[in-house]
Amino acid sequence: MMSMNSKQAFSMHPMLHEPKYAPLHSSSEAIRRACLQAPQLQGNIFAGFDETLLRGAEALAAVDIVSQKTHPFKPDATYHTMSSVCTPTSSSVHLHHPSVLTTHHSHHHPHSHHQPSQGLDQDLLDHLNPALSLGGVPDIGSTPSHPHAHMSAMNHMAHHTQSMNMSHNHSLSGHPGLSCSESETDPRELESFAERFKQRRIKLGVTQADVGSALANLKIPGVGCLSQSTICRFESLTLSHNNMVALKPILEAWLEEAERAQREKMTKPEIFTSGDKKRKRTSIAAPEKRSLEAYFAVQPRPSSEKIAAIAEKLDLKKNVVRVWFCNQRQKQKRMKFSATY
DNA sequence: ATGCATGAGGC
DNA sequence: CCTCATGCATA
Repeated sequence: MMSMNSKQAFSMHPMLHEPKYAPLHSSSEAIRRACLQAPQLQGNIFAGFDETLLRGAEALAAVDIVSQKTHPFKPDATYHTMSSVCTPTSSSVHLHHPSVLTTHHSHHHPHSHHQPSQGLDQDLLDHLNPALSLGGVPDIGSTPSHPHAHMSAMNHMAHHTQSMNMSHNHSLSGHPGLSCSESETDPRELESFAERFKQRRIKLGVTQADVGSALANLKIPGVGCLSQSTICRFESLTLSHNNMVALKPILEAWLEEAERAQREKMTKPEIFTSGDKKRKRTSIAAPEKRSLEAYFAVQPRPSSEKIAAIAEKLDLKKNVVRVWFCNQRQKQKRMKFSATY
């Protein structure tokens, strides 16, 4: 019943996780993150200011557009334009559970920030209150009573990054001093691979969902299928750097296998031509979202108490707010605009 | 394509 | 309670 998940971490480097600002981090990701956010700033700001900043946050919330620009993660959709790629689960073949290929390297623990001023909430909360009137938060019945077990096989793909990549290596980075693993984790290489991957996938006439479920057929130890979401995110580079690095060899393996299979098909032309309860997604209304963004700009890691206060003011469930902040933080760490280069 | 959610694993 | 990798549901 319970998934005894063994989502182990197959870390590529012994310690690729960066304690954010700790002196330990030597990973590129750490650097990337460091660039993205100005951590200590938050603390200081918090400690010192009050009215001023609050007004600022409020203003941001009010303006909305501005706050959105704060972190331009996604250029925002152009969805339907590529319907071919987004085919709705054409292959409903969900072989098995979401296996994991976690790149979970033991990591850092970030919560060492302080959340000084509490008074600020009050102000912000009060000011943002009006947003509530629009209250679009109808059903937040997100009670996680959901049987969704992730079982993952343990495997150490960690080293694939090096070992199995040798075969089809791609040291295009021409960098003299760049070792294999380095070129492998090079954001530019990941980006170009993602692009090539997408093109070749489309050429094969396969959807993202197809790729996801087909991965299970590769029989790679510990690798099961993946969702359309994940494939999509890989192609659009909206995954964490580590996640990208971990998935690359797998998708690369699939791609080669798929192309090989197709070639085979070509060669022999004649032969047979042949192959509960639903989770409800909570929707946070625009006004509330703007308020949340304003808070986030000031304090990305609100304490439990603050979350509760915010939740109350916005008339949202506390858990919804908490998860929102978690997701927001994750967004900040994604690849796309992370300038490691 | 992306928003909100789950769950393992780490402190 | 957080981070991370992922996924379902949905625009």
